[in-house]
Amino acid sequence: MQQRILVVDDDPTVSDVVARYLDHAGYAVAVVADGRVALDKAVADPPDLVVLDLMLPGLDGLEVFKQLRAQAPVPVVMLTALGDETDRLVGLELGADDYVTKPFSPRELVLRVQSVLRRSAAPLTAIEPSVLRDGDIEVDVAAHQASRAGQPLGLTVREYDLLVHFLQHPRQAFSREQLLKQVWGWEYADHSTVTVHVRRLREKVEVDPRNPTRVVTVFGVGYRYDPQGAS
Amino acid sequence: MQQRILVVDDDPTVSDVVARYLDHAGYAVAVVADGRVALDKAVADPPDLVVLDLMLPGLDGLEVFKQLRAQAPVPVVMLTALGDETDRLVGLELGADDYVTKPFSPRELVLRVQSVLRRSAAPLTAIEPSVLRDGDIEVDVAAHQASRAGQPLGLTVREYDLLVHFLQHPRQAFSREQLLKQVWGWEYADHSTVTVHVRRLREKVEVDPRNPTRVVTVFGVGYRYDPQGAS
DNA sequence: TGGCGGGTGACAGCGCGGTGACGTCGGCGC
DNA sequence: GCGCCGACGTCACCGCGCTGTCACCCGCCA
Repeated sequence: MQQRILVVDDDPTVSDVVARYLDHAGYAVAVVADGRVALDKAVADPPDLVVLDLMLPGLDGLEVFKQLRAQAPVPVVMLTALGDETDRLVGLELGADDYVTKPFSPRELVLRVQSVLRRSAAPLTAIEPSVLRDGDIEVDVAAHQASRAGQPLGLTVREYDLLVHFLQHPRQAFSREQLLKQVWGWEYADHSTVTVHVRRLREKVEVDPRNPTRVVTVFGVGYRYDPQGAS
Repeated sequence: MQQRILVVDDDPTVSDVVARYLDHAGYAVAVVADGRVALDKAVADPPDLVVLDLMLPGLDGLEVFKQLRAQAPVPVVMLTALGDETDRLVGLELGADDYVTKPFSPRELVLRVQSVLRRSAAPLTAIEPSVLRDGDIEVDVAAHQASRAGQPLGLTVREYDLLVHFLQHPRQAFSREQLLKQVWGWEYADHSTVTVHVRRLREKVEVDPRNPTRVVTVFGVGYRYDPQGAS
């Protein structure tokens, strides 16, 4: 689907070039010379992005920007004069997504517009399918953090590794030897090490640590993870 | 390292002045009067930037530009006659990085050259947005400045690089090795280097440096940036 | 009820990260 | 050229949390 861009600039020699480049880049472009008209238009039918020249006749560009943001969370790329540091800073402070200083190359403007749109399209999760989940428990592998109902459980490294191993092999019973080998990477060691760490993991993961429902004991064998969620 | 600029202009009174100013600005300057020679030279040994007069005898300036771009992705600043709108637009259309209209002040040309080189020096800024934001913290990549609530934090180069890397990869845990490789560009080095710089960054970025909420420690692993802003 | 395997609480060692400080280097002004 | 100063990398030290181990207790199963 074609994305729509509103260009607000009173100088035709600028807006013409900008419009042509953005059009050539595959966007649907509308050009407005007046701040008030821009506001009406943007509120009535919000575009995907606004390119806003801060040097406007009549209504101040910053004022337009403020009112624009007050009405709709549309991304804004500002056009500012080279030396006008204060305008730029105020604009950034108010939450502009990017700016281009005049004189600018139209190519650069297009690149900035593209990158802002790309970024606002994917707000948070950039490239993270790396989340293990069971019920209200989540493990973000990239962040190396486990949480329940959004609240971080303060897991240590060993506890974290254990939990990840369990989540990756649900409903499978492991002996202590297997866990030592697969989680610790050890060949031979005291079995109680596993016991204790399982206990500590339960303290943080189980609703009632005395009656575990997730990390359950298989008597005479070892441990098994029973998923709770309807995953 | 000195950057090299190729000036293509057939008018000695222009090219002399341009060459002198660019030389004075610290660039290694070569001057060529003929379009074909310029092409050969640029292809054989690509400079860091080309200043190209569109008014050339023999081979048309735009033609030179097209062939230049076809052979190498070298940045180009165009010199155009004042009234010649079409040439300028076509040049921009083809992807010139900036232009200066004659008559021009040599100082302005130098500024344009510098800004274009600065832009192309950091390829990331061309793609990534020039403004990174998290809560009240803003990083203006183009200006190479980080600030909180409009107040510049006096970050050093390393601290700045670290912060930018964190902002570009939020909620992702990095080991010290990874940070050394990705921020410092080193293969092997003392881990404490990272530790100390993280501390110094915290001193300037965190509200309470003793209890970091942004740059958090992942015990036994490394560090992670947790965004604060509800933006 | 006895035996055994697992759970529990506690503890000491230590590895990890935080902290303050120092030497060096490069830039800048004098 | 000299001296000052800030940035940077390194180091020693310290405190703390993680960890492995053990003794003891509990509960499950014959």
